[in-house]
Amino acid sequence: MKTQSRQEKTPLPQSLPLETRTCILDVAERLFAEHGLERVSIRDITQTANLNLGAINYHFGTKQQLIAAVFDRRLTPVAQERLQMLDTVEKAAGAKAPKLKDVLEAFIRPAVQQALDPEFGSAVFRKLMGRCLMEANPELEALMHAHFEPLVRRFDAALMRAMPKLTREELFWRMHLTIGALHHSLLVLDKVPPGAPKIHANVEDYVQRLVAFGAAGFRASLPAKTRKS
Amino acid sequence: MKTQSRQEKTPLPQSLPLETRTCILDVAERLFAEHGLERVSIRDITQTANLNLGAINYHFGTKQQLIAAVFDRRLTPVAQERLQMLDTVEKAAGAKAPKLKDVLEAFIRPAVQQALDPEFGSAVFRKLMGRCLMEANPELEALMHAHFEPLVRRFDAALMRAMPKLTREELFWRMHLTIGALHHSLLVLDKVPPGAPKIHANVEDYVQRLVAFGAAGFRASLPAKTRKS
DNA sequence: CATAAATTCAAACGCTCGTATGATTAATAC
DNA sequence: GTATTAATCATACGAGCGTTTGAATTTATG
Repeated sequence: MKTQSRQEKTPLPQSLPLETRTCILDVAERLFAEHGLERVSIRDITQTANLNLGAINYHFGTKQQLIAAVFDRRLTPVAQERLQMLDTVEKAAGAKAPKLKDVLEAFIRPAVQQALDPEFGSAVFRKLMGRCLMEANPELEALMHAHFEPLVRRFDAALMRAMPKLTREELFWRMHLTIGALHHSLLVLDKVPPGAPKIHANVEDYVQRLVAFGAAGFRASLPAKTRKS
Repeated sequence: MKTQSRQEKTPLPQSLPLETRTCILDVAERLFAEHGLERVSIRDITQTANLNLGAINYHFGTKQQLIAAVFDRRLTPVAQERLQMLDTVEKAAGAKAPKLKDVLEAFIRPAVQQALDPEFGSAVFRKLMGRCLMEANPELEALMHAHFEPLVRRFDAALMRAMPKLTREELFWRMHLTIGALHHSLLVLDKVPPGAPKIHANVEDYVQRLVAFGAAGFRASLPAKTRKS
C-alpha cells in the first residue's frame, strides 16, 4: 500500500514504484504460471503485491477479466510479430512459394524469443504459454481462439503454398503437432536434466532445434491419404 | 441412490448397477477431462453419479486421492504396455540397435490406442491425458513423475542405442518434443476442421502419423552441438 | 484553497468448497 | 435370528472464495 503511486510523471523504465495496474499484471502472471489459474486467488495476488484486496476488482473488474488482461498483454505482441515475420518471408519469396523452414520460423521464433527474454516475464510467462492451450477455462479458450484465428488463417495459406502436396487436413495435423512440441518444450524448459549444459538463454539454438524438428516432421512421408490426388 | 449396490455376485461386464467405486471413477474422469481438476467439485461428481456426497470421501478418502486413483487407473496399463512393446522391439533387434521408429511406436501406440478406444473413457480420457502433463497440481506432478520415471529410463537407453550420434541432452529434447506433439494432438482431436474426413477412430493412421512425424524430427540434423564429438 | 475525480482501504456478504460426524440401512457371518 | 461389518445418507462445520460497498484518502483541477 505504500510502494505504489498512480501516474508517474517520469515513468522510469524499471523504477520501483510500478503503476498498480502493471504491478497486478506482473504478480498475477507469475502466480498463474506457477500454480495455475484456479489455484491462485485474488487475495494471493493482492497480498503478494502488497495491495488492497479491492485493487483487482477496481482496476480489472473481475478475476476473469484480469486473466484475459494477463494473456492479452503477452499474446498480442507475439501474434503481431508472427504476422510481420510471415509478411517478410512471403515478400522475400515473391511469386515463388515460401520456404517451409521460413514459415515455421516465423511462427516459432517470436514465441521463443519472448519466452526466453528475461526482460519480459520470460521464465514466468513461458509456463503460462505452455499451459494456456490446455486450460479448461471456457472464456480463456474463446480468447485464445480469437487470438489464433487470424494467425492460423495466414499460416495455413502460407503452408499450403510451401507444401502444396499435403492435404489441408494433413497440414492441420502437422501444424498442431509442431505447436504441441513448441508449447510442451516451453513447459519442461526448467526440467532439463542436471548434468546437461544449459541452453536456456540461447534463443538461436532453441529456434533452430524447433524449426528443424518441425520441418522434418512436415516433410515426413506417410503411407497413404496424406497427399493430394 | 438407487442404481447402485455394493458387491455384485455376478459382475456382468457392462451391467447397469456399476460398483460405486467404479462409477465414481468414471464420472470423475469425465468431468475432470471436460472441465479440469479444480473446476469440478466432489458435489458435481456425486450429483452427476446420483450418489451421496459422502461416497467419495468414504471410498477414496480425499479429493486428491480420488484424482490419483483416476489417473492411476489409466496410466498404469499404458505404461505397462509401453514397456512390454519396448521389450518386444529390443528382443527382436537382438544384439543390433533397435530401430528408431519401433522405439517411438512402442511409446506412442499404447497411448493412442487407449485414447481412441471407445471401450475405455477414450474420448473422455484423451483430454485428461492431454491435460495431465500441464496441470499445476503438485501432488499430481509427483504422481506423474513416479509413473514416467521408469519409462524414461528404459526409453532413454533404447533411444541412445537407436540414435548413437545424438547427445543425451539432444535426446531429452527431441523426446519431449515428440511427447508434446502426442499430447497436444490428443487435446485437439475433437477440434479437427469441419470439412475434413474424420480420422479419429483409426488408430493405425494416427500412430503412423505421429511416429513418422517424431522419427523425422529425431533424424533432423542441427547445425551444431547436437552430435557427439 | 476548494472542489471534483480517482484511487485505496477495511469490512462484510453470500456462496461454494472439502471434509467430518453420527445415525440409518443393507449385507455378511455365526 | 442376532451380531458384526460395510455402505449409504442427511446434515453440519469451518474455511476460502469472488465480489460489493461505502467511507477514507490521495491526486488532479480551477
